[in-house]
Amino acid sequence: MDRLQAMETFVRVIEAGSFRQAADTLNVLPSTVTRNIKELESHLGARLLNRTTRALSATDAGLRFYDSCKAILRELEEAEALASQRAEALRGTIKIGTTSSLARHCLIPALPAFTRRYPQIELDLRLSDTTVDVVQQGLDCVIRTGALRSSQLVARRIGNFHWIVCAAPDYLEQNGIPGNLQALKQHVAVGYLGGHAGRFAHWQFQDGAQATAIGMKESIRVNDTDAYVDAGIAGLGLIRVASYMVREHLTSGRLIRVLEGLHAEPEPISVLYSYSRHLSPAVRAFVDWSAEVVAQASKQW
Amino acid sequence: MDRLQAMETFVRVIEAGSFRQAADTLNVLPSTVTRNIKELESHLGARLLNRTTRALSATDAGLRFYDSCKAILRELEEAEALASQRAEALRGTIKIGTTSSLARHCLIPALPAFTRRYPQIELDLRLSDTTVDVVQQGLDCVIRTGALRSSQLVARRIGNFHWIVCAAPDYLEQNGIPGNLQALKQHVAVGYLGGHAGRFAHWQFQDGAQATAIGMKESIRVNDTDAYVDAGIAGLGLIRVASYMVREHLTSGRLIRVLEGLHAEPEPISVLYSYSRHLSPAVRAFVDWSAEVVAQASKQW
DNA sequence: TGTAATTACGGGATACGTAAAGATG
DNA sequence: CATCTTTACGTATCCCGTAATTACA
Repeated sequence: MDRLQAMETFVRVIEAGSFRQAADTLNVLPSTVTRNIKELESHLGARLLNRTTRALSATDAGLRFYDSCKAILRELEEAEALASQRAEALRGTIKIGTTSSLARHCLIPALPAFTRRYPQIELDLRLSDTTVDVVQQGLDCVIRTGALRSSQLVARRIGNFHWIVCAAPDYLEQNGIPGNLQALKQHVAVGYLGGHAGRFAHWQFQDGAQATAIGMKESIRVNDTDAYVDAGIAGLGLIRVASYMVREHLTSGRLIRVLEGLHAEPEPISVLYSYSRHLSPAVRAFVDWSAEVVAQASKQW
Repeated sequence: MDRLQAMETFVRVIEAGSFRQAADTLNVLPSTVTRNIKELESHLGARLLNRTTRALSATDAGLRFYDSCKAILRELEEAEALASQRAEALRGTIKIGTTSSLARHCLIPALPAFTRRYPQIELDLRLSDTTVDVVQQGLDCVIRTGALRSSQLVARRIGNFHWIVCAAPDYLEQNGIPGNLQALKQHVAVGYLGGHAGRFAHWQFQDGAQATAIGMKESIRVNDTDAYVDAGIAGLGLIRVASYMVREHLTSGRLIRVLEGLHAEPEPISVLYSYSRHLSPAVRAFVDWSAEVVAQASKQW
């Protein structure tokens, strides 16, 4: 017996309200419908439909099973769509948590490709720099930078970035170019306060096992990462930022990287999602896609 | 073609690591496995397994589809279990939010019957009187008393209770039995502070369209519903409580109901669960069961 | 060369359609 | 009695198992 087909006909019967109409929409004969439902009922050992020749109603078990069938058939369709790359069959809304800088510099520029490929999937970006969001808030997945401490979540590393120090040409002209870590003490930095990383009063550098922390003098402090970069461009001091945030400014010459010799450890960019809950095909598609995008972008940094 | 069977064999192949072993555990011949996988692949239009006679590995699409298959097959099994009343096949953990008074006086006494019927389902009771919990906190369902304002949730009324006024025999002996609402002003009440219902400084009575609010003098105030009842039993004043909280005290005579003539509007007891997310069979089973229990208990009030 | 996967083929179970009977308002 | 569901039955299809073939280490 083909249980899937039986489930499909059962769903159609519930929705059509009669065996005949269900048979019509399925292009089979009523006798087939009868047999399918009967097989299903005997397989389950429970009556699903109370039926006379005139009236049809679902039993309690039938209603329950109808809900399940709908869900399962839909999931099956999406699973097949995902496996067979029939992108247009994937649908639903995905809630994504990430930082605004990552979203603005990395995700959003690539999103048109995603929406083109998956036109039925709606994205709901929840940006927040302040706290490390837990997935529990109804988010389907979270994209985060830096080390992770979370449990209960699956973390998949999808890319890397570096911390780099840079400044505006004007600033470097007036204050000189720092050649090593010690030289930093003669310089002034833009201060960053708040956000998920706390304040950056001390710049930490890691080179292999060698860790150094340098307390920087701060010209001004801001609590917004974009304003932080702007302050650097304005020549207010050195800034230490994630590589993906200033790529275009480095190429355009508005910012110049210093201390390039220091080979910093790459920091991870990860996507996190709930471990226990099964990933819906749409979310899976997004996770895979974002991994592709970020990994691709990582190479340019 | 029986896609379900194909999915099952596919899952077994992935888990067994070879066609032969999968065929053995499924009690079919390798040729059947080959045919099933081939049909699945041609149906999906995508290769699921990279295979030579010696090595077997899943493709990207195969891995994705494997995850989906596992989930779907499991859901199907649970759906069939739920529909066919094969209670023992339902499993999982259900997080339930409710008030401690409802849990203690209504749910918990009946829970042994639930765990006996569904031995594989684990319950995780999250009691809180303080705030109206939103389901978003990882709860599967919430059982609440009183009027509801929520959207985004399905609310199913599963029972009723009444607000009743009562007091200890000692108290009534000393202070008399109030015969009508006005007489309440000569009495003193136990005060309740905090909890999701705010404070009860004013007792509200509703009789048809006629609403009356009476400001009660308070002997003491407590912020715990059980202590509130205890205070009433101790003779500290009148108490106004949900009917289900004092049933045993009324029958044992520790408390005596007054103003019985006032026919109060029944207040709803409801179970809420997320609308969008599909109810898992285990949660569905609990919701149905709790509705039964509460409806049953409601009759005695 | 031996083991595992694939293909070819024949018999048998299974499911469908036809058609007639049964039920119900 | 008209319409919808159910049952009976013959046939066609599909699927499984046997056995031969191919691929691979």
